[in-house]
Amino acid sequence: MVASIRVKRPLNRSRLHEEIGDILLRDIVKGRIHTGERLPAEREMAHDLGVNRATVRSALKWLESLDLIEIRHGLGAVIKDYRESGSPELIRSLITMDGHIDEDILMGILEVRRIMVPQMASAAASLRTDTDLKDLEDAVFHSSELSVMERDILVHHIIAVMSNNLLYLVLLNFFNKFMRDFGYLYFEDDRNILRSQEFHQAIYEAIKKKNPKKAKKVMDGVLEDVERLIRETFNKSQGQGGTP
Amino acid sequence: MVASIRVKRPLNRSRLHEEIGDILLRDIVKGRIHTGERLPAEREMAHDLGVNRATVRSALKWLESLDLIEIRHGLGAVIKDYRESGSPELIRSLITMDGHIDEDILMGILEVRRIMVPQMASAAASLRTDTDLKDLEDAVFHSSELSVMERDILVHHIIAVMSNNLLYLVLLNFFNKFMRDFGYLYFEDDRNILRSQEFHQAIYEAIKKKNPKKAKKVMDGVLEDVERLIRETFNKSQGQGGTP
DNA sequence: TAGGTTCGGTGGTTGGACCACTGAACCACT
DNA sequence: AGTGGTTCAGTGGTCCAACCACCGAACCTA
Repeated sequence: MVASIRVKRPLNRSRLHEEIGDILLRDIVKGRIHTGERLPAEREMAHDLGVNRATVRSALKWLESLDLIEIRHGLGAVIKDYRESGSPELIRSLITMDGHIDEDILMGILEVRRIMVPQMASAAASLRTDTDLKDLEDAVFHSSELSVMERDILVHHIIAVMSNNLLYLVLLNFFNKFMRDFGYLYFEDDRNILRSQEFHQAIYEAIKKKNPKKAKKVMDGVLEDVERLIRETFNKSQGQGGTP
Repeated sequence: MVASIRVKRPLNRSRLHEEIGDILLRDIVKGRIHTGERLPAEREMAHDLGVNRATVRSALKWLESLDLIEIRHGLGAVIKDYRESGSPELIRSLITMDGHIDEDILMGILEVRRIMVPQMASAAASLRTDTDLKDLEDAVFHSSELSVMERDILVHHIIAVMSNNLLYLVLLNFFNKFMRDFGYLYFEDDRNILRSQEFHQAIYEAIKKKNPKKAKKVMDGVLEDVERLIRETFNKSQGQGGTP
């Protein structure tokens, strides 16, 4: 029995500033407020929304961190075009904005991951030290206390460290957030848990042998697998309960 | 007339919460505060630093947006390991943290860009519409009011839109921030301005012909060029005034 | 006309207060 | 001893009211 693709809603009650931030984010992304326009003054918004100015400021700060608005002392907050300046983190808000997982965005993420992570593994195989390798060995063979997903995240993390490239590391952190949000789509199938363990051992061998081409190939193979299986999951759920 | 009791500190150009945020960021990244430790309470920090609690909160919110700390109601703010959770945006703070451009980080960025952007161009060449192409044509041939660097950013932006992948778009935005910060390293040489214009026309032709392989090759070529030239720039400056 | 000044509106900061949440210590009951 | 509920001190979240710092435009003044 396959349930429809659902969004796991954390039961945390939203903070007030988060609710307001979400409202404003929607208004901006949906185009209800246009690029270049100015937001009302903080005092005005606070009054209209019936909340304190500090709460509004908190929400605005969040939007600013997503590069959706620019706050300037003495001037106000102006809307920026999220397509031209939106930050990677913005995608995390967009992917479930309409109450379900946006398939286009998720597949787009997997597409970029498919390009980037094998290259990272290749660099890791070239640059890894013996200390790095020991860490990877522990993660692959002696981390039974971890769930398979957490072990997978750890393995990737160690590979990112091996690559000696800080950008790979933070981009992987970015991907891992999605993994924790939507990884159940993959790991709820026991066969994939087995696949994952086989992959860990294969990538370990390739990196141990300092074989970049092999490491890249192994990584690419598993990501191709994931991409295909996630796509199938979507197709299945569409066939069952999709809307016309 | 009685002056206010408050003792004013010397005023700095940057915002107070930004200064405090920078201090805390340094303490975290440099390991002066260890992962897992708790930050002092907001009230305590505000008292110790001689600022208002709202100012401290603003700084903490920023650190939270970089995923350096986790703020929890009733508990406090705990330090996270930035290597395990730090966001891409964090790199922008790290790259110039020690008063100069960190060459390793910059080269790491160029390395990832070299992988990702040609693939983006390939997808763009496959998926572009005629409307997209018109936009690109305008950017390449009829945007004399823009600086070469801004035109280059615009060209890349249009290609990202063509790729129909939101993640490419926001990652490109991320790269563009560095371009605006450090692009002068490339564009201050007039020969590179010429190179850039030739590149724009070449990528336009490849995309017009819907030739993914060609688009990828053209993009890879120019990025290889940039990587090499930036590396030379660093080597030169090292040979001239570097420390032994 | 050019340059300085004033002024209203905006975000930034302040101080103080209360509400909501957390974990631990405590207590009563089994 | 173990279980479950209560209290309590400490923390972040929100509120209020006021003032400071900054910006652009409108207004002088030479």
